[in-house]
Amino acid sequence: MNFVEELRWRGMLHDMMPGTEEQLNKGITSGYIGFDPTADSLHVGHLTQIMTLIHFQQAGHKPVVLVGGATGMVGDPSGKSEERNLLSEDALQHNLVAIQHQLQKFLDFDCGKNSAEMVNNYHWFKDFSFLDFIREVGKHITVNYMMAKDSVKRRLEGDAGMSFTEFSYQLVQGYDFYYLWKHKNCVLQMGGSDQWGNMVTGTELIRRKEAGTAFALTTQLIKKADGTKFGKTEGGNIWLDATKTSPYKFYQFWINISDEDAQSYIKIFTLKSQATIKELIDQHQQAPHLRILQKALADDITQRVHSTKDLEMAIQTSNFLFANGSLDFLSNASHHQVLDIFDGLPQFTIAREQIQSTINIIELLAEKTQIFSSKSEAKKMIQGGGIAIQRQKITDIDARVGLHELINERYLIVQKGKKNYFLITVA
RNA sequence: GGGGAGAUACCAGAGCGGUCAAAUGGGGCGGACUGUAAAUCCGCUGCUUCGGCUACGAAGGUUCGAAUCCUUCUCUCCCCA
Repeated sequence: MNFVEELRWRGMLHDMMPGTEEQLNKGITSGYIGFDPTADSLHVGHLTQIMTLIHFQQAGHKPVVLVGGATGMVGDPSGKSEERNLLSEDALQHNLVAIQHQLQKFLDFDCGKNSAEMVNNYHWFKDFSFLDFIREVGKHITVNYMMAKDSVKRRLEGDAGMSFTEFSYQLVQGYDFYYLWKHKNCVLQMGGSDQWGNMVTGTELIRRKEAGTAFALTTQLIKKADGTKFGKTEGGNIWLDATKTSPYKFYQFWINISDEDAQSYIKIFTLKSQATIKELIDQHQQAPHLRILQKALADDITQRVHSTKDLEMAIQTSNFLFANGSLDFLSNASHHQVLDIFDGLPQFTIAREQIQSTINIIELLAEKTQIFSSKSEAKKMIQGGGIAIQRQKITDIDARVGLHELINERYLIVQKGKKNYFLITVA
C-alpha cells in the first residue's frame, strides 16, 4: 500500500495538490513537515504530524523534519484570532532543543537512503538580511495574494488586527519550502489542514521564482466527536514530555477517549494494520464496557512516546487506583514500589510530630498539605462527599485522622473525587 | 486632536442608593447513575478563629448606608479628523 492510500484508509488525508500521488509513485521522494518551538515540549496534537512522517518513511520516502528556529520567532497567525506574544530568543532556543530531542525518537535517522533528516530554518534565515528577503522573496508574491489567505482574511475582518510580522509569516514559511526544494530536493510539504495556505505560498514561490514544481499534502485536523478541542484536558495540554505530563496521566488520557473517537484514533495514532483494527473494533462493539479500543490505543501510544517500562507502570498504577485495588497491595509493597506507583501523582510529606496521635481532617488537607488551598474549600468538598481517606469516605468535617490508620505506618491515601489521588507520607 | 461607550467573580453578562458575596448562562469541581464513558439529575464555586473580614478598574468624596451618586486618574472599544 502506498503512502497516500495508507493515509486515506486511516482517515488522515485531508487534501493534496494534483500530481502529488503521481510524484510519490515515481519513487523515493523527499518531503517535510515543520514544527515551531512554541513550547518546550510537543503535545498530543503534534502526534498526527509525527505519524504522518512515520508512514511517509515506512512507505520508503525520505522524511525531513524542520524545526522552526526562524518561524518560531515570527509566529504563525493560522487559526489564531489575535496576535501572539513573541517568545524571547532564550526561550526559543530552549524549546528548540527540547522538541528536537523528542522528534528524534520517532523516526529512523540512520537507515540508508531514506534516513530521516532534521533541519532548522534558522540556519538559512540568520544571515538573510531584510533587504535581501524583500527583494528575493517579497518581490515574487503580491500583497493581494497574501491577503486572500484565510488566516489573514479572518484577522483583517476581526477587531484584533494583525501585525506586519505575522502577516509576513507565510513568506517565511514559503521560503523554507523553496530553500528545501532548492537545496535538498524536497518536493513535498505536509502538515495539518490549517497549514494549506502557508504551504501553497511555498509552492507558488517555487513556481514563480524558478518555474519549479512542488506539492502539498494536508492531514485532517483531529476532532473530537463532542466538538471540544482534542488534546486538552482540565489540566491543560497533554504533553509528550514525561515531566510535564506523567506517563500515567498520558496513559489515562487515551484510556478516557470516547468510544466514537477511539474508532478513528486507533487508525490515526497506531500503526496497526487494517485487519487488526477491524478486529479490534468488532470486539469493542460486542463488549464496549471492556474498552478494548481505548486500551489498545493507550498501550500503543504510551509505549511509543514513553517506553515499555513506563507503560507497565501506568497500567499497574491504573489497576491499583481504579480497579478497586485493595490497599493490602500497599502494605506488601516496598517504599520504592509505592513511590513508583504514585510517581506523577501529587505527593506530600509531613513530619510525624505534626500529627501527634490524631489530626483534624481539614487541618490536614488545607494546612499541613496543599491538597486544598483554603479550609472552606476542604470543608465544602467533605460536605459534598468528595473526600476519601484510605478509601473510606469522610463525611464529617470534624473527623480526625490518626497515626494508627497509616498504611505501613507511613502512608495516607487521600482521594478527591474518584480520579484524584494524593499520597501523604508521614516521615 | 474631537466625540461617544465602557471597565462587575474563571469567562460572558445583569444589577444602577439599603433586602448584594452580587441575577442568569457557560466553564470548573464534587455527588448519584455508569464502562475510570456519554447523556441526565443534584450540590458547590471569595476568605474566615463562623464574631466577622476583604471584594464590583484605581484613588478620593457625598451619605446613617455605595457595585450603584460626585471628582480625578488609568485602561479598553467605537466613530470622526
